[in-house]
This record gives sequence, structure tokens and C-alpha cells, in this order.
Amino acid sequence: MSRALLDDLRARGLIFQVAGEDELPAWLDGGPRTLYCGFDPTADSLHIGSLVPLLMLRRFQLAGHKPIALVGGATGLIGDPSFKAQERQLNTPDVVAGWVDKLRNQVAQFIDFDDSETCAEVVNNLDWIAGMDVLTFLRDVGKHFSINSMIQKESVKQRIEREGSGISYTEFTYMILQSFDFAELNKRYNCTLQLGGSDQWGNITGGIDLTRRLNGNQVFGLTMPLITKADGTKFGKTESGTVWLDPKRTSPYAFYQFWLGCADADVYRFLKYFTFLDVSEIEEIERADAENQGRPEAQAVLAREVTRLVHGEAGLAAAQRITEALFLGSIESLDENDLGQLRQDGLPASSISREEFPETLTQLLTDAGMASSGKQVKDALGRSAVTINGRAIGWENNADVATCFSPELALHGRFYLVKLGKKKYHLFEVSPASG
RNA sequence: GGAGGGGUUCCCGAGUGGCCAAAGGGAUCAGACUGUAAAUCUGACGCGAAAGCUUCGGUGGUUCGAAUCCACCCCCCUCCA
Repeated sequence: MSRALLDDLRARGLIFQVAGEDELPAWLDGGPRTLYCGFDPTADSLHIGSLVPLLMLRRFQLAGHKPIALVGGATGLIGDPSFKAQERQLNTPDVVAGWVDKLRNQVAQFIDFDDSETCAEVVNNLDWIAGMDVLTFLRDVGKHFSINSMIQKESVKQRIEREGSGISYTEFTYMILQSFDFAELNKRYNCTLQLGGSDQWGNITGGIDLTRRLNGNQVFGLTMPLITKADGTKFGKTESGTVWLDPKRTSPYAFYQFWLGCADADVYRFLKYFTFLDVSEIEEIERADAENQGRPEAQAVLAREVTRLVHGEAGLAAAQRITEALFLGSIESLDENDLGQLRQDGLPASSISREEFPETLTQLLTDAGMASSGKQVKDALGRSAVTINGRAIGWENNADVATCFSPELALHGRFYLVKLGKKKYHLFEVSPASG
């Protein structure tokens, strides 16, 4: 069973490095094992960069192991320096504590809590680090670490060697805290495997060494590759910023769109990373796409699968509903309920009364968040890239908001769907002047 | 504490008295082409519809005029103690 798991992970390209590679397969075969992966609270939500490790925990659980998701209430107060070019700004304890609560819930949705032998756990390292005093830390933990080897770690090398950067003692200590987490989870839960991104290798091996020294136990580490894109740009960012897992930050619709816009060169790889579809199934999709000229199927499958994993069936349905309405169907065909529904589903929207209309369209659309400056709106208007309920608007109409939103053009008396460029939509619900 | 090097518009990075809203690159936005791709080409890219207004770590000063010169302060880095 577990060898099959490792084979599958390898086929998916999800294994970057393994600590204890020779013994790990047999160890996993020997029964349900406990493993963990840590997530630091650096914001009130995780983003899709954390998706691979989260799904990895689930993969292990499905294969009969017990996953622990660790939320770094303590480490989040320190800041991981690994491969970071600069020292990070510290967040206040109450802010971090708030984020911990959010992440707890988020992390929990990917693993099962079923009271069985493989029941998942969510833990917070603040529970065992907060109470430790400095002397205990320095004498019982710090003594096991050699500065000589710590400064050799690739993850902090650039901070130490590169001119113009530096590292504080605080961040330098991060590795020791994470190492201690592993030893502590080993003691508490008999946890014997830590997962992490490839940037975590140094921290993970640190934990393996410490666990051996402190508990006398052999434990394992496994890292996943950095997700790259064929065009060299950073994965997980879009024009509007980071793609978050929290639907309040990134709507299911926007999330769905992100995956739908995935490059051909990346999409089959991403199917292996981010879905539970069989590798053979994915290869079949690739083959079929290659045969059919024209638009590939893979993006649609990827968007569907990942959106369902993160936002559930309802979130997926909402995302697809908007997508179909905007890109496939015609807007006029939507009835009043549909338009209200789109707004519920996460299509950007706002309400405004006629008397609140600003002087210019540039002002209105900038305020609505469709563009970051009036210049962008001006540019778009000048290229007839703006439509209101399907009618093209030009720069000459800029100062004539009332005409652009004339009552005769309204859908169902109050809705105006404004399109800027090819992909940006905003629904205005206009109420008559109330006096 | 001492010596030296830095802080420029989202990022990198030019600019050392007027020609600077500030080169160049990246990112981003829009157009053409397309598959709601990629690549490429074109345009925009401090704010403002415009007149105009506000930027070059901070505060004062010199000057007709300062991102550029002076003073003090803050922050970062390197080396020494």
C-alpha cells in the first residue's frame, strides 16, 4: 500500500528529496505512521502555495497514515528566513493569534477527523514553545546545534554571505524552533515523518538530527518540489495578486478562472500536483488534447477538480455559473434571479444610486476597483474596450455617466454589467435617485 | 563606540544644480493576433477628465531653481573594536 503511495508520488513528480530514503518505504509499510507538515500564519489565509503540502497530507491519510497539520503560532512570531532575501517584519502576537485561528479551520478542511486510527490532528506549536524558558531552551535544545553547521545551510547562506543583506539572531533561531517541533511531535504523537516544500529541507533535517539526539528515534523527511511555471514567472500570482484559499479573499469564481488560465506547458504537470486523478487518467487527457487541434480540455478539468477540492461542489457550481454566463452565454439572457445570483457567487458588484454617480466614468470604474487609475480606464475607453450591457463606450462618453447608464439600457430596470477588457466584469445595481 | 557603503516612483536600477514626473529592465493594465492560452507586436504605466497637483528616507537650510549642494536626524549593510 505505501510503496504504491510512494510510486504514485514519484510518478506525479511530487517528491523532491527524501531523508532516510532507503528505510522509508519499509517503515511506511509497517503500519499506520504519523506524519506532519507545518503552516506558519503569515496572513489570515493560506494561499495556493500551501495547497501541495495540504493535499500531500491528504494523500498520506488516504493511504492509511495519520496526518498532523501544525499551525505555527510560535514560529509565526519569529519568521522563517529560509531562502528569503530579507529580514521580515514581525507581526504582533495578537495578530498572529488571530491568524492561527483562521488557518486552523482552513487546514482542517483537507484532512479527515474520523476518530479512527488515522484521524487527523491540528496542533499549534505555541502550546509547547510558549512555556519554555530561555535557559531551558539554550541548555537543552540549543546545545545540540552547531553554529558552524547552521551557517552552512543553503537556506540562510545568501543572508549571511551576500552583501547588502543580513540576518537577525531572531530569524536565525527559527530553524531550532522548527527542529524542536519535530522532536516534540515525535514524543507526543510518535510522529516520524515531516513533509515540507523544498525550501524546508534545512529545517527538516535539523529536526531529524534533534529528534535522534533528544529522543533517540530515527525519523524521516520528505520535501516537495517548488512549483514552477514554464514561462519563469512566479506561481500563484495573478494580475490581482495572490490566489488565496479563503473565498473571502479570492472568490471561487476568481479561483476557478485562475486554473482555467493555466498555460498549456504547465497544465498536465499541475493536474498531477493538484488533483487526485490517476496519473494514467491525466496522461489520457494529454493524449486526447494533443490529437484535437484547438482548445485543450485539461484546463477545464484542472479548474473543476481543484475548485471542488478547495471550495466544494457549491463553490464550483457558482464559479461555473458565472463563467458560463460571462463567457459563453449572452448577458441579456440572464433573468433577474441569475443576476442576483452572480453577485452572490462572487462576481464583483456594487450598488449605487443615480445621485451618487460621479462626474466621470474613469472615477466610477476606478472606485469600483476595475482599474487602479483613471489612466487605465482612459486607455481602455480609447480602444473601445469598455462595454456597458454589451454596448461599447468611448472616451467621448467619459463625462456623460448618466447617458451611459440610461434607464432604457438597464437589465431588469437596475442592472448594468460593465466589461473592461476581456476578462474584467463588474455588476452595478443602480437604484433611482431617492431624493 | 570607530571606519566605510547605502536609502530614488510596485520591484530592480540609472540619475550628482535647470533639458526630471525622473533613463533602462521587470511586473502590471489595455489593443491586435488567439483558445478567456503562449509567443509576438503596439500603447499605457505618480494622481487628476482637464487646468493642475504631489514625489526621490525625515526635518530644516543654500539657490531664481534641488532627487542632485549643506546641516542635523532616522533606518539598512560591511569591516574593525
